[in-house]
Amino acid sequence: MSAYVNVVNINGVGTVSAVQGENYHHGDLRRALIDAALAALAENGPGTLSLRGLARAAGVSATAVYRHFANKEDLLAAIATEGFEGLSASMQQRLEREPGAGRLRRLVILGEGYVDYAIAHPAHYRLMFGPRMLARGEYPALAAAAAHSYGMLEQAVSDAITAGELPAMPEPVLSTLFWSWVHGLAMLNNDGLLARSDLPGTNELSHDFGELLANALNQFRE
Amino acid sequence: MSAYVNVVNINGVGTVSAVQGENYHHGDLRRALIDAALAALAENGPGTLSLRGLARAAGVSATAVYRHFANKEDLLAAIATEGFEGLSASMQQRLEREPGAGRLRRLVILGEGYVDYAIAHPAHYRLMFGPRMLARGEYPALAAAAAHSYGMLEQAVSDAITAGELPAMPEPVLSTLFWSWVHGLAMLNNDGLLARSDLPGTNELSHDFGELLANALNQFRE
DNA sequence: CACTCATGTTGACGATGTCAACATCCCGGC
DNA sequence: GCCGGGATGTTGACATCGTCAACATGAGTG
Repeated sequence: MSAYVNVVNINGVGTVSAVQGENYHHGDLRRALIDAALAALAENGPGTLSLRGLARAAGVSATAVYRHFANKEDLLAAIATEGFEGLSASMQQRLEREPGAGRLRRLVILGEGYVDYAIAHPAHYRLMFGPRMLARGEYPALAAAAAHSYGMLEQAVSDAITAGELPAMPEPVLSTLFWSWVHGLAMLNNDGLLARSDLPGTNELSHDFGELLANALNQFRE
Repeated sequence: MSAYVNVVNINGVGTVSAVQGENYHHGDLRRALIDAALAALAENGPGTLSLRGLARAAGVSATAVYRHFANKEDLLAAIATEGFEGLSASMQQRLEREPGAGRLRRLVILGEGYVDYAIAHPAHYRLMFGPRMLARGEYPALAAAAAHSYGMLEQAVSDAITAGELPAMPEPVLSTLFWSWVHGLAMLNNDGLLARSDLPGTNELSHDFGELLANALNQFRE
């Protein structure tokens, strides 16, 4: 439903003045609402995020929201979608910082990029794996974004298996193992459960775990 | 919509009669509210669980809840506490089914018991790791119950390290690695992300992963 | 220039978490 | 045995929330 064209708006506000209708009534409410939501998520956890509050932040009446989103869950889905895009970007970015990496090493790097994103945007990440946010086919864009993130992992695992750097097990199984680990680490961190004096920072844990796991599996392979 | 059969209230009401003053007006409202909440969690996810709804289910007025819980979060904390107790019990039970298990094997069994519980009580489990349910020192009973569950893991890891069946790494690090994996697997399953035709059931995954991980780490050890 | 459709507003409804004031009734001390 | 106090439960109210229906406005097209 609806086009969902407007993706961006980096506009320098005044600078682009007369260009493409920038002022209907509000400008770009949809974007403003999502931004307000992201800001709110960054400060407080989710749960403390109300449609009316977002409308207020955008300087607009409560029901204006419904011109852009069917309901609250719809808004949340849009935000979660952006979250997965950010997650993919974080992994990609990390990969590009180390171009010559081997198959297995690339997998580890992906894991680090994954955890990086999750701990940099805790509330956002939590929302992405919220109530039943995914799995629900209700939001194709969400599903696609999530599938893309996961696909990066799968690809890396698959490559590593082919290269003989992982045990010859079914790719989905190894991917799930890997995902579980990285997801669990991110969640525990964001729940504050890893803030212990006898533990290194989560970034470092992510690195160490990756190495350990990869090496262990690699060794175990034959 | 409003069936809410009001599940239980085990006590034979009359039978325990004179025992510790347990009957003022309702009998044991606190217990009844928690039971109602558990029933509601089992059916619908959390989020759809209102104090007023619980009061209704218990056949009591909305504000009666506040005679037993300071607020909603307080109730949720009590429920989460019971969750951790159930989690510990599930792990313990599983251990006792295989008394002669070696150190490393015991760790794997713990993991299976953990995942068992999590997938048997999805909404409850999610609540246990909710907003900031733990980590908050606000609820000592919760913290204690959670610490006990985690302590079981730590003990098993520690034993396995001592027995030379795990790499000689700091126990907290290995425990966290293990916990991350098992927690992540549980979460992904409960989010419906593991319901794929190319994956075995989560129970089986849990078993396979445990074996794989344990063996890989064991092999890697020297 | 008029029409139309997207956008935004007002007002309302039912539900929720929570508070303050009031009612009830079990229990231990006289 | 009575009685007063404190634990328990109730009524009524408030602010907030998600959402709906009816209405207003204004941008861009014919």
